[in-house]
Parts: sequence; structure tokens; C-alpha cells
Amino acid sequence: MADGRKWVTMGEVAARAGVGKITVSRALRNPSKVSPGTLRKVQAAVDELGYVLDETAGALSSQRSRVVGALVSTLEEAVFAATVRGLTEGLAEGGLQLMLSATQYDPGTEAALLPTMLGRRPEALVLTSDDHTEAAHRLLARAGLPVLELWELPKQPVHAAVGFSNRAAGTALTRHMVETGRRRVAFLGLDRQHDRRARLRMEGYRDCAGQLAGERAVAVKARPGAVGPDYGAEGLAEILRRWPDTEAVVCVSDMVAMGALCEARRRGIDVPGRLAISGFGDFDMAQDSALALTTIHIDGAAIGRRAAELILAGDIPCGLREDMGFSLIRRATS
Amino acid sequence: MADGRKWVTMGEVAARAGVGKITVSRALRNPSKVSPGTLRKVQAAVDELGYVLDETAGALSSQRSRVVGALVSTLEEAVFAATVRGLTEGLAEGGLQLMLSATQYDPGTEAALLPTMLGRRPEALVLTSDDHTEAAHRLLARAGLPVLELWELPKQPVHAAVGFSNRAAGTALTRHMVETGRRRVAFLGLDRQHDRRARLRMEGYRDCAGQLAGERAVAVKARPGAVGPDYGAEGLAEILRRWPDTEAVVCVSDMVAMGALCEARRRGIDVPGRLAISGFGDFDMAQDSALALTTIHIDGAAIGRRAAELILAGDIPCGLREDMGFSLIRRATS
DNA sequence: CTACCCGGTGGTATCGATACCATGAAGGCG
DNA sequence: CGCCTTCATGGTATCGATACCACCGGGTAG
Repeated sequence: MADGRKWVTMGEVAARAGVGKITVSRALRNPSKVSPGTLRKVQAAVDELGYVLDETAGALSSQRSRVVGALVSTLEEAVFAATVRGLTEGLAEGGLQLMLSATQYDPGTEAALLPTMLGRRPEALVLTSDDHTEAAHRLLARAGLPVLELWELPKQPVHAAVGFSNRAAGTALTRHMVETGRRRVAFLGLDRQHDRRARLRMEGYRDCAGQLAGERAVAVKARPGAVGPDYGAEGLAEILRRWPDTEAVVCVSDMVAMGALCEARRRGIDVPGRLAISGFGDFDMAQDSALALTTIHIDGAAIGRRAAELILAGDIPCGLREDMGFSLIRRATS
Repeated sequence: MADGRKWVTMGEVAARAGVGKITVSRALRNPSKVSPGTLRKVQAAVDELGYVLDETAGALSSQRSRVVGALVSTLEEAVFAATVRGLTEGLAEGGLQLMLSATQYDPGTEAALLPTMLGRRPEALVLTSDDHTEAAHRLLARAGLPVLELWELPKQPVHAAVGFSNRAAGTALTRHMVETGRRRVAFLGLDRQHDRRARLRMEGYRDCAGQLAGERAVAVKARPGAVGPDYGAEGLAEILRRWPDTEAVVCVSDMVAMGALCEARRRGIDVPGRLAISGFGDFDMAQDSALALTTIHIDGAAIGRRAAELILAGDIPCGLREDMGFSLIRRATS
């Protein structure tokens, strides 16, 4: 499809409507500044010519790109996908659009993508990681635009952060086990290096040491390929081998918890009677009656929406750390 | 963080390097057109000043936005997320960036987002749906830019399409059941209206009618909330009630298949001995040893990458329908 | 009655990079 | 030795919308 047709310009619309260009601009951007009669004429001309405002030109002359850049770790985890949805929806209400790239959890990739993003002169930047290279920090500082880090709440955000505390979540789950009468509580994690969040959850578990009968932490070695329930099964086996009297297992993720649960059933262990199990994330299946997993729910969309709100409101205080919290959902496994 | 700092302009870089603006432009866009010595000087100036090329200005003067717009149905399904990843990665190699919005499977929303997208003067548009409103069609036709529809292969694409045939996939699964000695094959689906793809899979099943001992199709009524394995359990129950001698169940998705499998185990039915089960999508857990589901694998990232390739190559023939195929993965449930 | 204000509108300069054409220097060939 | 090509570089116009300021007419206050 050769691009034969040229785009209609604002000047042509103005001529058609018998007004000045600037009036067309106002009619489209700020209708209240134009008299109703003129507005109608402009609207008619726009419709007849099929005019679509050229933001590339608008951005240059107004020095407002109406774009927000997002560098997300991955889209292939439901939580980030939900965040991006909340973000786009929220931004759309303010006439902003999202420019997206994925970093694959690699600060180097993030740093490499940053200049390209900044080239668009975005009005704000959203990052889902709090781990940046030196170069990235320099670029961000120099750019002098609002930067929002989502999901984790770094002690010293580049600018501002919206998220929740993985550590507090780990603590909440562990305490839940204690409060429901279990003191021999184990933590089941994975040894994936990129996952600082997982590590924080374990720290949250450790924070409860005083209330537990000794630490029981296991990290299953991650193999290449998808992380499936197999890990959970393997991990539970190890836990029961080392500490046969374990009463509860706090798992680093729902997927792992699911595997642990299946393994427990296979062994005929009564859940939650003899053994309680919890996950993290509240994925699709967690609420399914066959699984009914006790877990932590994070409202990813809400985090994205809140970020959008802050951006639209403008003037984000430096150092802001907005804790959106989490909810512990008790189901049948605890 | 008040935007105190102004962006450095190309002119300042040029002054610093002692060359003309245009030379800076060439040095950054097309280094081979500049002598090595000059290139070094420009590079040095760029580094010292922390210059980042302004694409908003570049887009206007070159009439090339270096942006591709994407309207995806949802990001909260792994397959689309993978497609978006393939797309961004592929486009990045050609210096193109992705502008993203989600339509939530609604053609009306898609049509509403279209003008905003076109306002950026994207060099191409990617849609993951083949269902467009009349207004959307008009806009797309007038815009005269390459439009790629992904995932399904419509008979008459707006311009071009990259995807695979859900119908053929349904047929492949059914035929697989026949070839492994089953003739009493059922189809288990969901009654969700937006899901044309699911319907196509069922049509694929029906296409095999000649080789089957009668049609056995069931659609479980979708309730609000996440689609979990519960549906599969319920559906299998209904199938066995109506046709107790069923030998195989082709499920519309992995999630449903998983539920059916659990239900079968609960009833002590030998899988795959007495009953074979297949899914669709090859989700995370399908390869897990506890599940080991026979299913169809679609390479979403490859579809995205192929789309990027076509866009970068330019000159996409009108009416192109590129079938990326699928792979049937036989595991332990058939 | 005059002076001032304000809503509505248009003219012109401007945003920052790139296209196009011109220029000058270096090198090849008859 | 001079002409023509090629390469490297710069000047200037341009992309399309918006900011800024000016303007006009009518209404209100003094």
C-alpha cells in the first residue's frame, strides 16, 4: 500500500472552515475557548476532510510530547501486564500515550534503551525495576523529568516510587502461619538471581525468626525453561526430608506453592490440617476451588493507575514513596 | 523535580564540536557519511554535553516518526505479551519504537484509540484483532499506512496478516486423537462471546466429523471472574454424563484441559489409557511433569518478530497472509 | 460619554532537526 | 595540466502545530 495519500494539514481544515489555523488548533485542544458556531464549522471541516491532528508537530511547537515512556522488566508476567493496563488507561484519560519497551530484567538493557526513550522527550518515565546502572542514573538525573519506579519501594528512589513492600508481605504470610497456630514454618524459594523481590520476601520471613521454632529455608535450583510446579514439589520434598515436623510452608510464588500442594496431596498429607501452604501473587488459578490457595494479592492495575494519576497531577515530590499495600487472602490451604 | 534544566540542542553540540548542525545530524544518524576525525569530535561533544537527539523534531522534519502503533486485545494473556516482546525487539533493531494501547477485546475501544495512534503518524500499525468497526476501517483506509493484523488470518485482511489458523489447529488435535486410535472424541469449549478464536478451534474439530463417531461438543457457561480449571472439571463431568464412552477430549485451552485432567484423576479414570486429553496454548505449566499436557504451541514471539521484519523491510504486499503455523506437542495425556 | 476589560480571533515567529542544494577540496584520467 | 567526479561539509528553507501578542467589537463601570 504505497503511501500515496498525504495527510491533511490544519491549514487545509482552517481554509475549509473559513477560519485561521490557530482557531482550528483551539477547537481541537481546548473547545471552550472557541465560540459554539465556529466550533461547529471546524468540526464539520474536520469530519469532511478526515483530519487527524499531527502530534509530531504539536509536540515540537508546544514542547509537550504527551508521551510517557515505560521500561518494564517483562510483559510476560501477569502482574506487569496488569500494571501496564492500569497505566495506559489512566494516562489515556489525560491524553497521554505510552511508549513501551522491555528490559528482560537486565539493567544493562535498561540503560541501553533509555536514550531512545528520552529521544521522544517523554513527560515522565516509568520503570518497574529499582536496579539501574551508573550510566542510567546519570541520564535520568540530567533529563530532569519525573521518574516513577513501580513495584518495589527503594529506600532512595531516583525520584519517586509506587509499590508495596515484598518484605512486609513475607512477614505477613509468616505471621499468618504463626497466628493460626504454626511455629515450625519453612520458607521455600528459588535461587534465581535476578529476583530481588523473592529475596525480600524471604527477608520478611526471617524477620519473624523470634516467633518461629528455628529457620527452615530452602531454595530450589532453577533450571532453564519455564518455572513450573515441579520446583515446588521438589522443594517440599527437601523440606520434609530435613525437617519432617514442618507445619507450614511459605512459598515464594503461587506456582511453587501449587507444586508443593500437589506433592503434599500425593503423599497423603492433610492440608491444611497437618501442613499449611501459602503462595504469592494470586495468579489465575489460585482462586480455583481445586487449588484454593492462601496467597498475597497485589493489585497491579491499581499501581499503574496510581502512577498515571501522579503523572497527570504533575509536580511529584522528590523522594515520594507511595505504599499501595497488598492483601493476604486466606483460602483453603492454611 | 522542577524541569529546570533545558535539553541540549543539536546546535549547541555543533558549536562545541566546531562543525555545522547538519554534520552532527549525519554523525548520529548515518556515521558512514562523516569522516572519522569529525565523527570523533562530534562524539566527544555529544558525550560532554549529554546530548540526546530530539526525535520529536526529527519526526517533523524528516516526516518519519520511527514509531509503530500497536493495539492489542489484552496484555494479560501470555501469548500477546510474547508477541509484543517479539515486536519491540524486532523493531528496536531498526530503530523503531512501539506505541501501545489495549482494546480489551472491544472493536469500539479500538476505533476510539485509533485517531490518537494516527496522531503520532506511525509508520505502521499492528492490530491483534481482525474485528474492526466501520469507522475504524474508514480511518485505516484513509491513513494509507501498512496495517498488520496478527494472530488470526482473516480471509480479507485490511492490508496484511501474520498468524496461524485456529481452525487448522483444532483439526490437528482432533486428527491426532483419531490417529492414536480414538474415534469417540469430544470438544470442550467455553461460551465466551468475544472469543472468535475458540469458535474457530471448534470448527476445526467439526471438520473432522467424517472420521468421528458422532459429534460431542459441550460449552461450559462462563461466569464472571478468572477462567480457572473449574470449568474443565465441570465440562468433563457433563461430557461423561452425556457420552460415558468418550475416549478423548479436545479442550479449547490449556486451563480447561488442566481442569478436565484433574477431574479425570479424581474419578480414577486412566489418562491417557481410557481417556486422552489435549489443551491449547502450551502455557507455563503444560510441560510440567505433573501435568505433561498434550497441546498446541504457538510461537507468539515469532509472530511479533515476523511482523517487525515485514515492517522494517517495507513495501508489504496488499492481501499478504503469512501463516506462521503451530506445533502439536504430544505429552503424557494422549 | 469615556475608559477599560474581556471573549473571540488571527498573524507571525518559533520549536529542533533534516532535505535539498551548493560549495570547496581531493583525486583520477586523458 | 586541466577537467570532471567524488567526498565531506555547510547554509537555508522546511516540516505542521502552537505561543505570544495584537486586534476588534461590545459590554460594564465610573
